[in-house]
Amino acid sequence: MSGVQVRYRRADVVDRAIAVLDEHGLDALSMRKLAADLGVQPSALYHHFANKDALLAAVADELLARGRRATEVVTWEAELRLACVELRDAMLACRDGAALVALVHALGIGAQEPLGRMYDALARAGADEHLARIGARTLVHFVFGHVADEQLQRQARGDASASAEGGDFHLGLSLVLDGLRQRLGD
Amino acid sequence: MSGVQVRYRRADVVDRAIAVLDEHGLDALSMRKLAADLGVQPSALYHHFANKDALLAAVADELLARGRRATEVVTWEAELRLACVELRDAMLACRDGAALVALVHALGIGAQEPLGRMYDALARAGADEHLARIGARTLVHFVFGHVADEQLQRQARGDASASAEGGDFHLGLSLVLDGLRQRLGD
DNA sequence: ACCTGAACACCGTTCAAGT
DNA sequence: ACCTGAACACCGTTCAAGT
Repeated sequence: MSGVQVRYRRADVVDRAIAVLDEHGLDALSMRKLAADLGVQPSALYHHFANKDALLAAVADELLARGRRATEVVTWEAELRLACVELRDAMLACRDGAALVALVHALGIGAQEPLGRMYDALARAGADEHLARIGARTLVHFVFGHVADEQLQRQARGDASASAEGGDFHLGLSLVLDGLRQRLGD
Repeated sequence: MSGVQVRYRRADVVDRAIAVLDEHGLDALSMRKLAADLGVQPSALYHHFANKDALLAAVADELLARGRRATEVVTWEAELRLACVELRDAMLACRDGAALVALVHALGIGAQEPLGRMYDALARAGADEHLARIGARTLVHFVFGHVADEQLQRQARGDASASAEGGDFHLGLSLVLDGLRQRLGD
């Protein structure tokens, strides 16, 4: 009757998936629930994504892209710090965001954009290929692991304040950055 | 007729779960498949474990316990190195071992024994409570993240050799340990 | 290009009941 | 103490067909 038919593009589905994630959590992000939320059959989603992994990867990538900020930076260390803080903020911006990003990384799907950014910063700082690769990996592992823990403990407590953990994050980050500085001799 | 009735204790179920994991991978470690492998109804498993999470946590803990080695060590750094290498070896000892241990950690279940060991080593090294806590967390995040990546890439390649990655692991580990040494002033 | 409808082969979990 | 049998409420995915 008066209903306009709703048809979605890939990006619309990703947007709605993020809304479902934020409102109901990662457990609720099933193909069937997402389809129901869109008012569509589950099978319709397979027009946009090959499978659930592809959907999750797209959602994680979009979450990280939304957290991207302009970067005008002087030292390699400030740039790496900023990249890590940005990554953390993007993961914390949405309920279960850290768990989702960590999951997508654990499955080996998703864009690896943060890794590339940190690799480049280290290469510009004078690190050889090996140090840049391992340094970037170590930083990314630290951020994923630390922030996933953080969000988990925050949920266990029921609150959502970043207050005290900001300091923990920066201390852990400094441990790795100090190790890097020692090897870059700068 | 000639069949002896098979009845299992909790530890038997965990042992079999590790065998299933090693032979068929994490995807195959469902309550129903494990039950079928044991020749038992799925519901029988709920006599031994409250739910699947509890089973996974028990499997991860057993995997790590099996990797435990005698520790006779002089410096705090050598002790931390050994703890990390031991953790890595335990995760790599079994197909999808890294993915399982990382998953259990991500779910916030499981024994946290490696974390405690590293915390103690740092405390003995003279770290205050904050540094010991964050240092231990950072090391554990590094190991889980790095080794999960390692096993993933190894599976993607189809081989199972640790050859080159050992060096990558030790370089990443050294980055964190150097940062810690700088703060312990030793 | 985007979706429906129906089916297939699975899941985790509960619970009354058996030995 | 350990297990059966049956059920419930879900999953992801495929595929022919519709517009």
